[in-house]
Amino acid sequence: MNETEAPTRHFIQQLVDQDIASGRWGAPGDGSVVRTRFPPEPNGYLHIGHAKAIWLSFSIAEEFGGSCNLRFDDTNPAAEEDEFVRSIIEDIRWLGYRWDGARDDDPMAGVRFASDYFQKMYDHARELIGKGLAFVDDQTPEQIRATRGTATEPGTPSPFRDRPVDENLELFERMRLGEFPDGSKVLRAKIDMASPNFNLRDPVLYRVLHAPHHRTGEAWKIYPMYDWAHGLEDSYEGITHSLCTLEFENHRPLYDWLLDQLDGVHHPQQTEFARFAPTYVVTSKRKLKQLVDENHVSGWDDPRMPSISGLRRRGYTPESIRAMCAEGGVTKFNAKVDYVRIENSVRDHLNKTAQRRMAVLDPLKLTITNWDELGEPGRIEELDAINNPEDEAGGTRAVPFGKNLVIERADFIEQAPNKKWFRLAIGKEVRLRYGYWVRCNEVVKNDAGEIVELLCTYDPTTRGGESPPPDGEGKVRKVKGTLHWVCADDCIGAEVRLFDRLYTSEQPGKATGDHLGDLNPDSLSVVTGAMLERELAGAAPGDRFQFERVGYFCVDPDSTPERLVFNRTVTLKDSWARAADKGEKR
RNA sequence: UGGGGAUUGGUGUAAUCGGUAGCACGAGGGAUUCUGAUUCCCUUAGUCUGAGUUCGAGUCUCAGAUCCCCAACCA
Repeated sequence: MNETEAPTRHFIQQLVDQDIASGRWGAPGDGSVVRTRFPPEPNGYLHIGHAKAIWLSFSIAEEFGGSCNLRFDDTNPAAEEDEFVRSIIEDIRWLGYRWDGARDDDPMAGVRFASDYFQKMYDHARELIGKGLAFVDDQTPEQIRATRGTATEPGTPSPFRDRPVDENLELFERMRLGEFPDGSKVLRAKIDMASPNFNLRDPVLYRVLHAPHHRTGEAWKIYPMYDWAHGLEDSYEGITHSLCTLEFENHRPLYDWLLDQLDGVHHPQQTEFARFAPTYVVTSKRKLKQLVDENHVSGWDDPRMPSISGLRRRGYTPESIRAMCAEGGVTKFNAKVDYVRIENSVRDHLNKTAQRRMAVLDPLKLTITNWDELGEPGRIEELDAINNPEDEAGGTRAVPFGKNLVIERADFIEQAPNKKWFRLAIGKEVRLRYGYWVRCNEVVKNDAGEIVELLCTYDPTTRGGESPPPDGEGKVRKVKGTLHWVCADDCIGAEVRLFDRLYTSEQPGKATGDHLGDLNPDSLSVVTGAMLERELAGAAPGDRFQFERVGYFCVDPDSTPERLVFNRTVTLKDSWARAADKGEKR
């Protein structure tokens, strides 16, 4: 393999390539026949683990010029709700995907539901019964479980296995009409009680369930099981490539068997791929729900949640999530994804797109003592700042500069520990970004001995942050450090929410069995006294910025025009902090 | 201890006919820089194990190890 060759294609692309070339689904070479689907169950919110499945099915369809359906697999009314339907639709659209039939004026346009096919599925079940391949079983759930056998022993056939076809048909109809209580009867396929694959040991196809359904209401008293429903849904929709995660591998023989028994039905190809497991995150619906229900987070869209809505609120971009999915590759290996990778993907995108602003999260007063001597006393100057050095079209803005400023408390130390300290200290000079160079001469402390104010002088020849003119010997003075700052007399206040990872361990609960035990008690800290440059005043929820030298931030929906609230999406990389950490250990 | 899947640097992924183990992220170092950011350069480290076939094995054969999934009327 050398560099001039095309990038390699993952195994699913290769499989579709072959199908298109051979004309398996249509005329050879016609990629438009490719039809995929994303089939969520509406029983929870989408999370980052789903993003890969969404990305895969939509991108395969897009690449070949085919289409991808959004279909809700709503076959279990006990768990499913419309709220989840709405949120899933919103999340997929936000990620930037449009399913077959989608329209921008109606979020429900083109959306499909398994429940739309209940009648067809019922009719096909009758066909199966008619062929002697399914029967009504009167056994209790316990009896069915007890007779399924073990890994090494075959199961024993149900005493009702050889019920006559007519009787099966009649009982199935009566099940449908609600004549039997929950759990009293099921429809089972008649396959092989000795199969080493449990899924083939006369699997249950329908159960009696007297529960109202979010779409069909009271119409049905029986509901199809996943294995019966899913293949039919794929078949009815003309799906060619049914992509799912690895845990369904054992189900493929049943998927194929069921479709093979029916006359004249389309038979899609199921192919399994590995999901990915980000570190420091849980992606089980049960655990995520627990976090919400037990108030460990503020809700499904808490910015610390790995839900799509949480990531959105945190400030992640759809582009960065898609890029991360693509970079991970598609394999059958259950891989973990280092959380720094997720952070890097959003840094990458935001670095190119986010406008820069200055914000001081932990303000320390900095007073310029020679300000009034060297010009109009109390004046505020307007200085130009570049909005985005990565994007010339971003333009510039004016930032006010005056006698009374604030800088980040962490950017000052009385005595510089060594020559690697680029920031401010007594006797040292730094550049205030886009402002002036200042030298600290003195600190003011309160009774408790805490530093409350820095007394500095500025060099008027460094306006805009430029280097001063050379001295008499032609030498130019230099500074190592550039600090962000805000003009205390012309700024706005804000609340800033800083997030750290929700868990302290890579695989929460792995060691203890309880993910809650690994919760990070410091995953949220709220800064109420941040001071921001006034340009941020009009920021609206969802707006993203880089606060220079601090990180990327996104306006939270809790924000009001009077009181801005920012979420920290991710910090900037900080090699100084890392070096300092190492220094401490020495 | 039945069946199904998997295993390549720290992490992820490529090598498609048996022919130089490549790329990305991370980590370490350096250059540039009005963000200790970005960008750029260099370095680092790998074929699960053991046999076998072969001039030659990540790739083929055999044996073994480890990990994941499966005995819901969930999906």
